[in-house]
Amino acid sequence: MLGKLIAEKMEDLTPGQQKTARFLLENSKEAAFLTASQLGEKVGVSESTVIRLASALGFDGYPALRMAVQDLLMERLTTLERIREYSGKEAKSLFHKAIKSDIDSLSWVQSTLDVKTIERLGEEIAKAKSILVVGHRSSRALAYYLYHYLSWLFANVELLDIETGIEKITRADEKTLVIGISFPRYTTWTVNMLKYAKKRKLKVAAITNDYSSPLARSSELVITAPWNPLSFIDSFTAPISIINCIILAAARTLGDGVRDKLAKLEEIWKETGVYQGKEQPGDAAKATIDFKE
Amino acid sequence: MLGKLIAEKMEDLTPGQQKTARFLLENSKEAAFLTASQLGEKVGVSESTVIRLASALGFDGYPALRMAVQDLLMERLTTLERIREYSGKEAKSLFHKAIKSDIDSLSWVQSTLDVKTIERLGEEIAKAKSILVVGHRSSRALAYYLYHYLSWLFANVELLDIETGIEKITRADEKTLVIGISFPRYTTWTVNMLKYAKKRKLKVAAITNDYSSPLARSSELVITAPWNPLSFIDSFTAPISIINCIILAAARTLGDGVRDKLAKLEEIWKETGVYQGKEQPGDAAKATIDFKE
DNA sequence: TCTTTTTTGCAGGATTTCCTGCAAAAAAGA
DNA sequence: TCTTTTTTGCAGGAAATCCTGCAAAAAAGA
Repeated sequence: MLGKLIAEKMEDLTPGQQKTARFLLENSKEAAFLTASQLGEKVGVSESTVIRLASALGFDGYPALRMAVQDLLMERLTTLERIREYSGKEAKSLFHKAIKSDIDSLSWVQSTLDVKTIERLGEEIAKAKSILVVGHRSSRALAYYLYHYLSWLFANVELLDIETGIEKITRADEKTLVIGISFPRYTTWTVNMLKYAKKRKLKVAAITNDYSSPLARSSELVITAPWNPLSFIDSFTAPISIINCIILAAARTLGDGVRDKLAKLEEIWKETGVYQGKEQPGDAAKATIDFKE
Repeated sequence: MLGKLIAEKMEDLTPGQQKTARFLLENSKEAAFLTASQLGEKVGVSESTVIRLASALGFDGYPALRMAVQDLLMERLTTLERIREYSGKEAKSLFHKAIKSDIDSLSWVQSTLDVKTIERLGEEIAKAKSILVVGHRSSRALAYYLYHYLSWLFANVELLDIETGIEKITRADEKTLVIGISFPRYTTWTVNMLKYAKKRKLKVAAITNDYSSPLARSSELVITAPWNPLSFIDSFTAPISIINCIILAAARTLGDGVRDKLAKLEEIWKETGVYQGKEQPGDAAKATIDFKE
């Protein structure tokens, strides 16, 4: 390990070298990428001093030293990532591990959420004349979820199915927004639907695991959700959480309209008896009170 | 952000450039330190292609591109470190609040999970001759999710729908397990289906928010999931996480049989081309290696 | 099948980065 | 204070890394 090596030889180093060595340890995140002269400038010594530090520490040259710093950094990164994955050491059962991994995914979402793109998607949803949601196999659960809540707020929301998907895209109005959802191993159908939608010049958005996903290629708006398969299951907690955000974003563009729409829906539900009796009055509409941040 | 930039320009890139770009995104940890020729060798293209990718992406040269990759890496590192520090500080935006609330729900699940009942349900699933999953409206997303993964492992899994639900329960075999999913405000249909199933002496299990739920009255096995409505949305992250556990529990009863079943499925997927090409071989089956705790 | 266009790798020149001899500056010792 | 030793930066050559014209190979189109 580099730290130990430096500590050992520290006293044999010249003042300038010591200063440089300390910088390496304290700012390895930055130093790992610098050239000898850049590092020298940062520390306030000459390029030569930096290079001499490398050989004083026993390295074959400055590039070798820098590589050691890079290893240090990589190790730190993988450790952190491993902690993230397996921090369920104290977790007792397989189940607890599974849940822990979901929590970690959400923490990751929490600190990397692309608020702007979600807000833009919200606006596009509100602007669109009609919305087609595309998702197949396991992702169909997500697609259905999105579809269901968007239907509360907007007319002309459809969940595409295999039988009629192509036709619906073919006939789609220009101001149609297509939202595709798929995660590795991406379903061919979803990929093709989005490709086709793009060809037809519809607005296309994708909810997927990465910008390198095949969905991203056909999509104007890409929203990523960490994809953490759990044994053979794609755990969809993080995507669900993100889809919640998308629905909220879309709802927010409606302003007070949301409350009215929900109130109207509720009335209908009451009349038709979809839900079990003794409804807390105004439940759905009331819940929106805290809705504007 | 580099990912977005690459996603945008992906289709204008040449095949070799695309391959390189994907490598950058997927292996940024490694790529950040490589020179153009090293990277080219890794990816299997020439140094020139790598350098041309840099200018195709709009960078001033390969060093500039590499610096962007380095930034990406640094950001990831600080994010990971931030997550570690993160202990529930006040969330900034509405979205962050929403996610925070999901995290809290999962933490709650983590500490109150009824492992025994989930394991019992897993056994019942494995024992059952056929399985009917019941869920309507928003809960239908959950029902579909459960149905989908159970279908991978068991024959005779069905997702009930309004049109044919009653008939299917009427004709159901004695050893049928009915799993109902509903949350406040409970859908009348689901409640009725379970009531009817109980009358017909089928085994009934419920996934719902509380033991006092109307579903619980008809069910032998009750699994609760915290239900945290978010504005007007029922956030289903916690239920999804619990359903994952149920699927795992059911899969575990199969022992090594799981791997065989998944391998067989995968073969079929390959033949029929459901998923996009270049499948990592044995992906689904391989994932089960770490599956027994 | 043949032509045109695109993509790719190679060669070698341009640029950056690294290394080392040397002398000046600084520090230590007498 | 003067000498000796150590440290430092500079200069310029060595090595690496990067960039670009060109021709071959591959792909697309006719």
